[in-house]
Amino acid sequence: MAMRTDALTRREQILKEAARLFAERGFHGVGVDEIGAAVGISGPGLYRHFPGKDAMLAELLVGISGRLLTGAKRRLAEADAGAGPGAVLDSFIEGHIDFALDDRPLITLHDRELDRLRDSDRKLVRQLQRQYVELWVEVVREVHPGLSEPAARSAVHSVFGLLNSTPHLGRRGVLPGRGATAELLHRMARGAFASAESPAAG
Amino acid sequence: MAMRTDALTRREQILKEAARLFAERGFHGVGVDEIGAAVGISGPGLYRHFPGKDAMLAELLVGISGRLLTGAKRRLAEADAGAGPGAVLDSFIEGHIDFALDDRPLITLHDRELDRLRDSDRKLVRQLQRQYVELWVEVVREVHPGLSEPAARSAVHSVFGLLNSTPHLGRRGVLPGRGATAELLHRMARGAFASAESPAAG
DNA sequence: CAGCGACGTTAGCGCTCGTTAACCTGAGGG
DNA sequence: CCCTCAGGTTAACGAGCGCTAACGTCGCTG
Repeated sequence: MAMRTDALTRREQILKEAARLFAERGFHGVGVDEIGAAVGISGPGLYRHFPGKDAMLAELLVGISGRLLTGAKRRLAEADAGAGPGAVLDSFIEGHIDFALDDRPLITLHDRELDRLRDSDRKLVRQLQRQYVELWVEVVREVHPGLSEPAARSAVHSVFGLLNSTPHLGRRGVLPGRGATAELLHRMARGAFASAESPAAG
Repeated sequence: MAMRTDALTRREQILKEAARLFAERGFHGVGVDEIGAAVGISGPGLYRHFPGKDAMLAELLVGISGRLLTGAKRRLAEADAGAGPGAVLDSFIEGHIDFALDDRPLITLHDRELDRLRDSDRKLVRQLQRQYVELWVEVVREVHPGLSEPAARSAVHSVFGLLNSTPHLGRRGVLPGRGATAELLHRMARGAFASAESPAAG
């Protein structure tokens, strides 16, 4: 029960490395021996911490979806008092960008390996994702009342695609600094929503 | 050498089904027996048409990248005569959307299974992709001179993420018709580029 | 110090997978 | 009429996989 804040537990180490490896080579492309080697133990030692390889992926994906949803709920509650819907949307975008930039492997897994889960886990993840999307759709429609509900939903998914594109950027450190990238993505997301509403602008 | 235009050759059947299966369950998640079953033959019969499972993926990915690049070159040449850069960019966007909407499995594979290729094939695909991106970057910078070269490159990748989000939309036929979806995506892409250039607008 | 539980290890099982080998069949051509 | 060859078939092999079994080794605690 002591010591935290500096070192990761074994479980956390394993999850982190598993996320990286799954993102790099796909769930089926990584063996348990590799995951073990990545944390300094070898192979079956993982089974002291997880009931199986599937469980690692499940915990990762549920954790991702949960954190996204929880963060959005918090941001909504925080800004609900005084700020307008535009500020809430900005906060949502900022949170999603932070996640995409700081946890690239997880973002990659998020929409790539969902189908490898057991039915129950997959349903849970889908449900969390749906709630997350729903929060976005509501806020987007407040900011852009001209958008129909299906159009807003499509727009939200598309903006997720835009924001989640960060893994494709930094093969080598080509991107011009984290802050600038975040700002660029934020502007593009707002512009995409605005142009979704009306064919005008330019 | 006779009959075409109505039926696909065996090879084409195999590639089509393999693309679908790879997109659904990942390269490592699909067995050769399944691919064979999908075209009515079983398992090792595939080896009369391809030297191995890897070769199918390679041909798919090289084909995708090549078609995207060829299409962009053609559109650039066609519009080069009279039209301005804005029209070329619209043409690029339209072509990419057509591809994303009509060949969803291929778009999914395009940025998901690249790492499963042999080094030589992967280099070829990367080279084709790079040329495609380069065409976009040039045109985008003509339309939006305020964008630096790295910013334009990031913006292009992000817009690809936006346009390639279509596989996430139509789990069930939720999207409101192909034409409307294409228009929505087109507007959002243009708006994203515009907002990438300047923090203004709204 | 005995006992125990947390956390590793190695050996190996059973299964799946990609691939090869050997064989079969039907259509086309000299 | 036979030969060839494209395009299949089934059987089987070898490798790699996830996972289990059996065992070892610490550090803590009564």
